[in-house]
Amino acid sequence: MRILVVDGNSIVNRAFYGIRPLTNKDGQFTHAIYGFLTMLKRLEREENPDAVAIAFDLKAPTFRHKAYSGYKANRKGMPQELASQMPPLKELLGLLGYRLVTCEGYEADDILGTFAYACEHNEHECVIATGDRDSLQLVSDKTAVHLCTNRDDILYTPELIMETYGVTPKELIEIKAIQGDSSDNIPGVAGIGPKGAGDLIQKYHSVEYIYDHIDELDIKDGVRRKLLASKENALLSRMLGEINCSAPVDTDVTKYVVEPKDRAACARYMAKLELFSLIDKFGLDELPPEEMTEDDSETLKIERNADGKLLLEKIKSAGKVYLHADISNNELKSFSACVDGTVYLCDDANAFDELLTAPAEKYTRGSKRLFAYADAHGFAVNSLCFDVELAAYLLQPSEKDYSDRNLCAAYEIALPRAESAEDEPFAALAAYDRLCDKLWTEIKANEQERLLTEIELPLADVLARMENLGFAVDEQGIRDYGAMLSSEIDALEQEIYRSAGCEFNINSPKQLGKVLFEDLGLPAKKKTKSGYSTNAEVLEGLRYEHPVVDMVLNYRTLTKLNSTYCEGLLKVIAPDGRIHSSFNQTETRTGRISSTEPNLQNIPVRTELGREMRKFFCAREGWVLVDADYSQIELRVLAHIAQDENMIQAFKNGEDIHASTASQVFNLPPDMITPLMRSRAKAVNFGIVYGIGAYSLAKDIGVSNKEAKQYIESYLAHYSGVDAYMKRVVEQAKADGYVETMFGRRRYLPELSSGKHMLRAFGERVARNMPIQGTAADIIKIAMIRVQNRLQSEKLKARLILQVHDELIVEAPQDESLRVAMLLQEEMENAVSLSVPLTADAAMGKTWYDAKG
DNA sequence: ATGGTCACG
DNA sequence: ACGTACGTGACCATT
Repeated sequence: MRILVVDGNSIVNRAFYGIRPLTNKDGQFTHAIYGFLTMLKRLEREENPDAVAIAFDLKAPTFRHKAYSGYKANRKGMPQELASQMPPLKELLGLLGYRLVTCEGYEADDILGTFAYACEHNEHECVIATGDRDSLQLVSDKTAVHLCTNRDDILYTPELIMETYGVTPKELIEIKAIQGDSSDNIPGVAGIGPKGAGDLIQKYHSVEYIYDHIDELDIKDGVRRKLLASKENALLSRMLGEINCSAPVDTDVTKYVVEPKDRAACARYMAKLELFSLIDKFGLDELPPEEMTEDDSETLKIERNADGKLLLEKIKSAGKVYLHADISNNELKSFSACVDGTVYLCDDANAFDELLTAPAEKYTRGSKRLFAYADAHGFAVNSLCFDVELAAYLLQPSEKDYSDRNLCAAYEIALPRAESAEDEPFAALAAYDRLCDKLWTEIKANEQERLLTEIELPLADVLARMENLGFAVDEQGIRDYGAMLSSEIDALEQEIYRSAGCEFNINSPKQLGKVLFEDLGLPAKKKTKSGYSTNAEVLEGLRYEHPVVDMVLNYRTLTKLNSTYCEGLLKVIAPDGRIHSSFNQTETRTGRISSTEPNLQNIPVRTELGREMRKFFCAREGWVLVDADYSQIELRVLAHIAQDENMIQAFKNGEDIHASTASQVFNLPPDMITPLMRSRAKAVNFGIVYGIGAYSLAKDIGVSNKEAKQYIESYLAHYSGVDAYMKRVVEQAKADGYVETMFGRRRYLPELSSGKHMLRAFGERVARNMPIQGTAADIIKIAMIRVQNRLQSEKLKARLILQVHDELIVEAPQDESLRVAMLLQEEMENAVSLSVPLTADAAMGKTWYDAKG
């Protein structure tokens, strides 16, 4: 038989430090659990064992502690964030049918050794999975060590050990005895490191032999002196470094065959931890539905082929309905409605339309699709009062999956038992009363009611209409532009091959890196995980080193424009000649919306060549585009939130904020500010909004670290309100576990309690940035709703077609254009009232290129 | 599926 | 000693 013996502590440590923190809604950290189980699954797949044993340390002091009091004194205790994951991990492993092995007085290492030793003598095969090289000494003909590293795993056999270290596995103990290991407090021989130790053992094979023959050995006097000086330590180290292979544990391999005990309980436990992807990974989602639910759960009451008219009456008299609609391409396939605890299935589109119009309160998910459907069919939805997806997003914006299944699991809503597999998809709707109630209770507790009902829900309608309408494009224009790019790209490609002296795939960072940094010998400055970095910043620095560099930069620019924008956009032009992007309302952690298929929020603008693209985004015949964008919305929000007197005054006076900042930072009168100073001050302003670090600021504007630091200090000294706010918001975030916007939009920051400095620092930057970016996002959402309402109430034909974070685009008939421009500016500026004026600048034109200021 | 790169605010 | 500003999405190469 083949047994996999897992070094539980080592693997869980790797998982903990290798994966960014995750928590469930209770604040329970789960990333180590997730990482451990994912690795375990992968190990099983790769090693295909017949049995699995998982070894853990016990907390109690070990035998070796007593033997040498300093041993492992360097090892800090587990951080709280990891320790708290151990009990649930062990519990879950137990539920999954794994046998855990611990042993009083012995460490996990010793247990691994004991299994390895037992397998030697029982003709079993043993694979040890660990992240720790200490165990390599256990490798033998019967025992392999599967070393889990951050990169690729390595399976060590005796041959590979010999190849890598030039010694036998057992001799690794001898090497370690000489070189020592500070993390294990194994002293070794002072002054001799891995290289020296390796050489000695390759030659003489053991510490004992070396000391027994120390005078006869052919070694340098210095080495001999060091060996003699540390003799005691070396002999002690030899003892400490050898893994004990006689722990009193049950090594009967047959008793470690994995037998899942209670699959439903496993799935429930994973759901409680909100580790839903594990349910799939462990194949627990194929459970028959009754296993997933409690035995005492109710039976799903369901009526198929319900009569539309009767159902409608029922809903009207109930005044309330839980609704799922299956809509694609703005056509109804069917809908299900839960009234008074019974789910009705119906495909009567007329009844559905009437239902959407009726005053009965509708609780649903995916409101945007409903609004889009109604818009496409020329009527308005009434009384759509709750959307579980939007509510769940407000409660947990970092979540990736707001499916009913996940939400019910996360909020501990038991689904009624479906009597047939066909009924199963409708069980969640029957539980919607409880789910909606739970979500609404939390929304209220968070004081997010208005955010949901006055912002997100009406916004879904606005977004739906924007999607339906789309953005007209000049298809032929894009084709011609693309053809022009293609021919330039072809020419450039040939030139690059000629200049580089070989043909290769320029799009492959790997191949490009080889050509630039190996074949041409250019100096490689930065590395990525998988090789040389070849990004624009690096290439910019090499422009004068070789003519090919500039060509590659050009090639990148042109191919980006051609593939992403020309080819990409041509693929998504609808038959109506317009591009219908999707606007996702539950994607970003800050409250912004995102745009996909295609992303219309990143159409080039910064370079002239790219900006040309915008000439192909146009208004229909006889109409124009009216474009308005907020001026410095994030800094204005910052001035308001921080209540910084200086900054508020600057905005009130209508000053050029970057110039004013320069004046403050450089302590000069405004008329002494040069463009360079202004641009540096601008970078500082950006940096402040992003959470700032001197290093990055220095890199961004090309000054020394020290100078950048001075800028920041000077900035915070002059804008003391901002300084105080930045300190306050991080404090508050640490106390609450989340930050929030002016309108109560939240983002949880489990990173703030991470033991890893990097992650904590990231959490702090996010704490400083999210309230600013998020409040700006809230504001423009409000503006969108107001614009939409105004356009409708004033019976204008003009319609919103796009939002780009601080910019709104309206398509308007020529004769409405002036009025619309005024209206747009007005609604954007008056969306909220801050301590500083909000200003928006409107412009118009036939194309997006012309309409943007 | 992941990482590198680059487009936007 | 390490890595380095916030938020996105698409494309390409590679695994």
